[in-house]
Amino acid sequence: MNSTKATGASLTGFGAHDHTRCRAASLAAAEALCAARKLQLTPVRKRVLEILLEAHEALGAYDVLARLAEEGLGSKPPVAYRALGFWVAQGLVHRIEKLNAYVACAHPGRAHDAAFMICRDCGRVAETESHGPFGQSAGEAGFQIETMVIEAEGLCPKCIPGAGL
Amino acid sequence: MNSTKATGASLTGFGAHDHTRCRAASLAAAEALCAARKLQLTPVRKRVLEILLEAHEALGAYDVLARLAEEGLGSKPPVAYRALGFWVAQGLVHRIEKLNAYVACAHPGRAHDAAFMICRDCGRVAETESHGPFGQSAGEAGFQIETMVIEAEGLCPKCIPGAGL
DNA sequence: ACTCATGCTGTTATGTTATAACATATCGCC
DNA sequence: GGCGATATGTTATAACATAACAGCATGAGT
Repeated sequence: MNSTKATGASLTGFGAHDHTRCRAASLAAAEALCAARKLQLTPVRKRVLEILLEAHEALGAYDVLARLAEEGLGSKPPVAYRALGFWVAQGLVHRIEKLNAYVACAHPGRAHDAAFMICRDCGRVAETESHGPFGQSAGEAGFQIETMVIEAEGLCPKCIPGAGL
Repeated sequence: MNSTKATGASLTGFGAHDHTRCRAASLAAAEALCAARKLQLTPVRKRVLEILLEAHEALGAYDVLARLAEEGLGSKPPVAYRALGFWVAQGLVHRIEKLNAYVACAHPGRAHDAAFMICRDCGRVAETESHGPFGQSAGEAGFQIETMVIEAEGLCPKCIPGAGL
């Protein structure tokens, strides 16, 4: 992936929505969460979350790092990976395995397993909450699930040929 | 990941089973499939599938490549990636996104989306067929799914503390 | 104030995974 | 033989990720 090309990812579905509001809500959730868990909301961490919220799409770690570097907040891979890992651990950022990329969570504040729809044409990513029956069959097999990855790749409404594009 | 360390992955569940039989069945399925689709079952392709069947676990592309190299069948990454890509395209090998690894399909011959349970302790991987309701909600959102990734990470029966290990 | 432990950041170096691009070989077909 | 199609061989590099250690800030305990 060329790091000058971002991987697009509208959240909460492929429709339009109010970025300003969801960004503020996520930041507020992050602050509340850090206070509650006695975690440090450091400049690098805060800025990484903001970058993902502003981009409003899935970004690779090196994309995030490039933006940090522009602002003098760190230029070496571990800086970005550490901050991303912090948010992933807190559940406010999700990693998209198929894209090796990261997105701010669209449902901050609620514990959930996320599921993603990834458009192979425009690259945008939509998050939904997951309610799969998978846990049931895994439970029958005696497997104790800790985390789930659910990602669908295909065509989003705008990119289906003949759609109202 | 150190390429001398293989990622374990028993298929068709975490129980024991007859490797010899499932290996022969998979190879037969591969031959039938290639004949039906007029695809070439070349030495490299055949050997790559055999390597995955013999390993009977998830292997990284460079693990597969190392085994090919031992046998003089190719030593450069594209050789392994091309053969793996071929089988993934045919549905006889699945890629485990969380592990950046590849496993021979446990249900060759049937079209299916696979789901995996990955043990974070012993590294073994079990495949089940997927019947999620995810397609439904995606369909409601107007998203046309082409491929699904469903991976659960956690503890397999043998690795759950207090299990009959 | 001193010292220590902890947690975060800065940096070097390297490890791991993956692909673009082009050269060469093989095979069936006309 | 010449051609197109398919596959492999090879070089080089891109893209993603982490180990390991140094330095610094903060806060607790004395």
